[in-house]
Amino acid sequence: MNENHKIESTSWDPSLELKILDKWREDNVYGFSIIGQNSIPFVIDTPPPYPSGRPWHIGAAAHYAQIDMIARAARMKDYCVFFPIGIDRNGLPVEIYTEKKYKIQMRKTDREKFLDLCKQALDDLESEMIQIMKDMGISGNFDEYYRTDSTEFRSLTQSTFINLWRRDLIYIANRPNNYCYDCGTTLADAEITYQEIPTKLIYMKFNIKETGTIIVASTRPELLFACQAIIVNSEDNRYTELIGKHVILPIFDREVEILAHRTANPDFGSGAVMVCSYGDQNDVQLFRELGLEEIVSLTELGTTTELAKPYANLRISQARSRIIEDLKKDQRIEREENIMHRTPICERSRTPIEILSMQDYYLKQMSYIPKLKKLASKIKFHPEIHRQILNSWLDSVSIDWPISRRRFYGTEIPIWFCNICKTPNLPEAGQYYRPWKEKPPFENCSKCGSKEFTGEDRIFDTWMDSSITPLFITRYLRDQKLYDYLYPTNLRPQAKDIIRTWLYYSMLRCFQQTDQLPWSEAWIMGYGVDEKGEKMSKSKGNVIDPFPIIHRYGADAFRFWSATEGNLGQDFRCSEQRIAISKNFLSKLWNLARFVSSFKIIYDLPRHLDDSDKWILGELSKLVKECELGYNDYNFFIPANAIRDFTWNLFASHYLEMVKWRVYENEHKYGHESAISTINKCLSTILLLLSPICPFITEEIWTKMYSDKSIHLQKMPKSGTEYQDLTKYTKPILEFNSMVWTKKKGTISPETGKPLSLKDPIQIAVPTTLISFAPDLRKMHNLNS
RNA sequence: GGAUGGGUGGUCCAGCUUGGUUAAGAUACCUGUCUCACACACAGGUGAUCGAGAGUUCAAAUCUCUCCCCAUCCA
Repeated sequence: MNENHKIESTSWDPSLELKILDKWREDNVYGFSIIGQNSIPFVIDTPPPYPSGRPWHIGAAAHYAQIDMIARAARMKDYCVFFPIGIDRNGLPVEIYTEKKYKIQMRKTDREKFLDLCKQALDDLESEMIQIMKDMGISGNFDEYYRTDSTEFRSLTQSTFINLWRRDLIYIANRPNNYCYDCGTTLADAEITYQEIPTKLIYMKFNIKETGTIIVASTRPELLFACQAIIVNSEDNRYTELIGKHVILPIFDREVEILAHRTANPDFGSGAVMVCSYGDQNDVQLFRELGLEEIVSLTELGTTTELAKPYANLRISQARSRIIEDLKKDQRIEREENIMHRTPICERSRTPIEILSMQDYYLKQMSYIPKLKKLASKIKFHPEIHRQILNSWLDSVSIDWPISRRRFYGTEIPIWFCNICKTPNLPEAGQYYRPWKEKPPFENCSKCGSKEFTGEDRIFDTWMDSSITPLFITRYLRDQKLYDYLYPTNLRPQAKDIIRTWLYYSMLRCFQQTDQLPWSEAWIMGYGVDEKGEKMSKSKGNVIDPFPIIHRYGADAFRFWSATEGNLGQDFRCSEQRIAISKNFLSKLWNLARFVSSFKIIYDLPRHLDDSDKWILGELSKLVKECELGYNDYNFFIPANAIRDFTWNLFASHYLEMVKWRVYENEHKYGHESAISTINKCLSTILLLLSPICPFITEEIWTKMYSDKSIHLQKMPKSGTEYQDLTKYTKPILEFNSMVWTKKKGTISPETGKPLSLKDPIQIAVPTTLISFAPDLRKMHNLNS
C-alpha cells in the first residue's frame, strides 16, 4: 500500500498522461516474450495503418484505441498477448502524395529518386501516426514495429510469390484493364473516380441485313471497328422484333448480331447500344458475359491498332473525327446530341482512362472459393452481422486476381525474362529482389541457357503484401519456434470497408501457404463518420484531425468517448463536443477516488458487513458480470456504459451518501470498517474493470492508492454471485431517496424562505421493506422520525 | 441499377434475436442548490403517437408485408 496515498487535486489532469507513458516505457509493462512462457498466446493481427497524408483519420485513431482495449483486456485474462504494430507503406496513395508534395510526375522522374522521395514522405507521415498511437496509450510492441516496405517484409511477399509460381498458381494473361495514358499505367478500379464531362452522343443509322435500319447511339463512334454486338432491352417494344437479327457495320462492312440485354437502357440515346472492345467497363462485362471475341482496338500509345484499317495508327480523337466525317458523307449520321457523360478519369492525372487489353500476372483464386466458404463459416465474427459482407463477396468473386501493377512504390515481382527465349526465370526464395535494377542471382536461362536477361519492372498489388501480415508477424519461414507458438493467430481486427480486400485476401493467401485460416476470430469495426453521418474524406473536407483533440482532452477522455459512442461494428459519429463531455466522467471518478483516498485504505473485506454494504457489493458483482460479457465479445460499449452507470448513478449518488456517516465516524468500529473496506472494494474493482478502456487515470489512482505496481499487471475481477439477492432493494432504495429529496425540495424552510437543503432535517419514516438500511438512510437524509 | 446497415425525446444512442409493467441512458434545455469528494457537481423537471401505412396478436419499438428517407459498398 502506498504511504502517501491521498489525492490532492480536484480534477483529473490529462497532462499526467505523459508522465505515465514514460513510466510504462521504463518498466516495460507491456513487453512480450516467448521465453519461459507457458501460457496461452493471444495474437492480434493488428492492421498496419497507411500513412497516406495529413491529417490522420480520427475514426482510425478510435479504431486503434479499441484494439488496444482488446489487448489490455486479454492481458488481464492471463493470456500471453502479442500485439504487434506495423505501418503499411506500399502502394499508390504515397505516390500521389509524393507527386503533389514535390510537384513531380512519377513517370518523368528517375525511379530510384522517386522511391527515395516516397520514403521521405512516408517517414514524416509515419512518425506522426506512431506518435498519436503512443500518445493514445496503445500498448503494442512499438520497439520493433514493422514496415511493409522493409526488406524483410518484401522478401516474404516475394518468397510466397515464388512458392505460388512453382505450384502453378500464377499465370500471365491478357485481360482488359483500366489504363491511363498520362501515367502510362494500368489502374485498379479503386484508383478511378468519375466526372461529368460534356461529350457528343452520335446517332448512327445502320442497315439491318434481314431488312430495314436501326438507329444506334454512341459516344465512341471511333470504336465502330471493334463492335461485336448491338444490344437492346428485351422490354423495349421498339426493338423486340429485331432481336436475333443482324446489323451491317458501315465502312467496315461486317455483320454483328442484335442481342437482348438488361443493361440496355431504353431511355438513353436510341435504346440500342453498340458493344465494342472496349468503350467502358460495361463493355468488358458484356464481352465476358456474352462470350464475344475481343477486337484489340487501341495500343498502349493511345492510338488505334492496325485493325482499324483506314483509321489505323491515329490518336483516338483523330480517329473519331475522321470516322464521323466519313459516316456523314455516307448519310449515316442521323443527328448529334450534346450530353454530360459520366466519364471514368484517373485519380492522379484527372484525364479520362481507356480500357486496354494488357498482359498481367494473375493469382488463381477461383478454385479456392468453395474451400474458403467452408472455412469462413468457422470464423467467429464480432459482430456476427458483418459475416455476410464476406459471404456475399465470396459469392461474387468471378475472376482470378490480377496482381501486377505498372508502378514504382511496391514490392517488385521477382522475375527475370530470358532475352532469347523469353522464358521467365525466378530466383530462390528468401531474399529481396529488385529485377529492374539488379542482375539476376543466376547465370543461365533455365530453358535455353542464355546469359542475357531483362528484369521485370512491374510491382505487386499492395494487397499481395498486406494480405500476409498474419504470416509476417508470426515469423513464418523465419523462426519456426515462434511461428508454431503464434500461428494461427487469434484475432483480425479491422474496418468493415476492407472486408472484400484485406480480410478476404488474407484468408486466401494464408490458406494457400499454410492450409489453414490465419485467425479464428474477426472483429469488425464501423467507421467514424462526421456529425451529419457522412463518411469523412479529404475531398469533402470533413476530416477531423485526432492530434489536437487528443491533446486537448487527453487520451483517456478520447478512449472513453470511443467506447461509449456506439455499439460494436456500427458506424459512429465523431464530434469534438461529445469527446469533451466524456471528460466529465473521468473527473467524477477522480473525485470519487479523492474522497476514498482521504481515509484509511482497507483492501480486504472484514467478516462483518452492514446490509447497505452487502447491497452495493451485490450490485458490484452484477457489474463485474456485465463487463465480463462485454469484454468477451470485444464490445466496449457495454462495460463503459455499465461502469459509468454504476459508478455515477448508484455508487456515488446513493451508496456513498448512505454510508458517509459511517465512513467519518469511527466510534462504531464494525460499521466504520465495513463501510471503508466496501468503498475501497468498489473503487478498486471499478478501476480494474475500467483499466482497459481508460489506462491512464486508472493507473494513476491505482498506483497512488493500492499498489506500487501497475494496474495493467493485475487480473480482471472474476464475477461471483455474492449478495445478488440484495439487488432487489436497489429500486426501492433509489425511489425512497428520490422521494425524500423531492419532499425537501418542495418544503420551504421558515428560516431562509428557500427550499430545504439536503442536510436539513425532515420527518419521514423509512418503509418496512427497507428496514435493514434504516440506520444509513436516516443518517443520509437526517430523518428524525 | 444491385447489396448491406440505419431511421426511437432538440441532439447522440440502448432496447428488436426470444412481442408483455411507466421506452433506458447520455447530452442539451428549464428550475432550484456551494448539502464536510466533485458547480467538470447535486436535486427536481420539460421533452418520443419508436420513418409511413397495412397485417398477425388479448398485447407490437420488437414479428410479417408494402412504401419513403439517410448512409455505405458494389456496378
